[in-house]
Amino acid sequence: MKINSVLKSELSKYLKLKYNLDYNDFEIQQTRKDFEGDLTIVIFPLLKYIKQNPVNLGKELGTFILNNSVHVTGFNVIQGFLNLTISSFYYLEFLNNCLNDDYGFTRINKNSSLYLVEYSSPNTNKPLHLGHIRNILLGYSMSKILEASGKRVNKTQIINDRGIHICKSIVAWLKYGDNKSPTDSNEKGDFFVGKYYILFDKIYKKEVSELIKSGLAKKEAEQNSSIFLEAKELLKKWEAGDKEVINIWKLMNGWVYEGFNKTYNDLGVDFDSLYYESETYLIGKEIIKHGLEKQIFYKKNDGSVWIDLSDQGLDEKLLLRSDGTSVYMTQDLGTAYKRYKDNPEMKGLIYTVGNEQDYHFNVLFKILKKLGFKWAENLFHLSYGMVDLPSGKMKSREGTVVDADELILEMTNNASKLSKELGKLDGLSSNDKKVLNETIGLGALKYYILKVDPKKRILFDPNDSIDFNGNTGPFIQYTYARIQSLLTKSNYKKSKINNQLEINDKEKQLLKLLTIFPEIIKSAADNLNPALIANYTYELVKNFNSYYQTTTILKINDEELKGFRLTLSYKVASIIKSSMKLLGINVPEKM
RNA sequence: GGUCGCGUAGCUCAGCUGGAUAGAGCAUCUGCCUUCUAAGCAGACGGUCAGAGGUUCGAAUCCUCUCGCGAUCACCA
Repeated sequence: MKINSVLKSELSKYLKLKYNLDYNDFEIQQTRKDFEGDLTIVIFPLLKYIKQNPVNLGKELGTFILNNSVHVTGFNVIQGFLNLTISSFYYLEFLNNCLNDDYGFTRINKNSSLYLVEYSSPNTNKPLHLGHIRNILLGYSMSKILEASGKRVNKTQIINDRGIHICKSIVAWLKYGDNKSPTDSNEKGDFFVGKYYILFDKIYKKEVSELIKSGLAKKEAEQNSSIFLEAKELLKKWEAGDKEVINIWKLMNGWVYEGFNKTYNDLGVDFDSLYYESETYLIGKEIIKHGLEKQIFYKKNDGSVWIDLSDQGLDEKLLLRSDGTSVYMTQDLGTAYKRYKDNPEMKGLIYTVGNEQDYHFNVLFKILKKLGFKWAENLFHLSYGMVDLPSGKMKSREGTVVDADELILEMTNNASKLSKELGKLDGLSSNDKKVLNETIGLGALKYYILKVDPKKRILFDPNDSIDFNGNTGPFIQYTYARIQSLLTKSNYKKSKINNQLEINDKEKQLLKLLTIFPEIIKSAADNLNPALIANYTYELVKNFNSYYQTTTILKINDEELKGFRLTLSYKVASIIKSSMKLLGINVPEKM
């Protein structure tokens, strides 16, 4: 039984008896370090119901709880704060009970509610970049956190595989590609295709400026560039199902997917289901038809289809162009519907998409609700801030992006350089070194991104190589590795702890941190926020280091105390490992 | 202009549904390697929580306004 609920029910019984008051909404918090005690009950809110001096009331409740709860061994009252000292017994018991659990992880079964988590969702015309990394890490981490809080998860993405952008790459490749494949030029597929996208843009810009020189207005010039017309023609052919075009489209997308898979693999993430826009945009059109019939949507004279959301404080929104082709919203309606059809029991669908699309998702959810879909109540937008560079916003066409692959490599190199300088990996095989440097470099990157509140924007300076000290991934990994080494060297065996054991303040602080881990997971799941786990883990690790430094664990003669300390270390290690797993970060046994 | 988000130490960030004297890391400075891994530990320095009102016993946190930054309001995705 959790101490908080025990205290609450005891106190509430007392208030009923003494004051005939029904009250169970006690505020219980961790006592600040500078006061004596472990848990604090705030008395002030009670004063509304019981007219009394807060100090006296605190003393009264403190006396009662001291006499009636075996867990409470002392109390003091400062202003309106009742500080309770909790017996070591309670914490030791807790430690014993959770020794054999896979800590904090709820068991998932077929009946657990199903959540879909969408992330990554790239366009297929260029490699993944730093912005995708934040997206991917957030989405992947959220799916792990949801699983840990007892939900079944289906990791999914919508791949934007059709449209003018991919046609641009195709045109440039057809004209200048010499029929070469990525293998021929020894390039990664997504970079290979991205190269032609950039090439297209270069030629397009040149043509436009020439047309402007020849007297055309800017807009006109943009519409009449010959390479642009070729791309448009290609798109038409694609939509008409032209076999030759479809084949090239499949070929080039295939190259891109190969490249993406390598990046996903490097990042250690995966997916359970894939959706392609080329397959869902037609469903979207069906939904539009359906909405028109039900008069939820309306058609303008030019044939375009709209929805009026002004009753919701929003504007009219276009759903289908006048030429009958689909827009972004059309596709998203179709994709959402298909996902529901494939997973009718889903209790939640979480879209990991940047905050530039807040409005879009607001509209999307409202439309689906207007269409009367009950499941539309279960849609959430995990919105996150942009990753900006000191030079400003990343733009792939202008080459001002940080490529995901490049960044991963650079982080690994940083780790390698540093470990060499420190002589950390001396004596390991070169393969072990490689694996470790990847684990550490990637750990630094992942943690750096995930510890920041998702809704805040990140300013990423590539020149400032990411830190390995302080509140960082490597620091946490390092601590974990130290504990592992400690446990190995001391022949750790799970021991039953004697409840008479006296523990010190630092040990108690660690035990307290262990007890709140499940709450942290739940809170992170509810708030769609992995940063809660990251910062909690850092706090735990920092406390452990401080404890560890001042405790000569192996020199303790008292076998019981030694056993307890090893057990404590073991539990801290297991929570670090669990937390890092939730963040998608590996922890090495040695470092 | 309307809407949404953000603004906390020189820098990067915590601070959950309001609670006590606002916390970490980096940077700067001072100690600590014969113990188990110093990628560490202990300590010093550093704050008008953007600003002004309001609600409250109590506000970095909630409300209103102002300022600054960003996003968005397209027959782009």
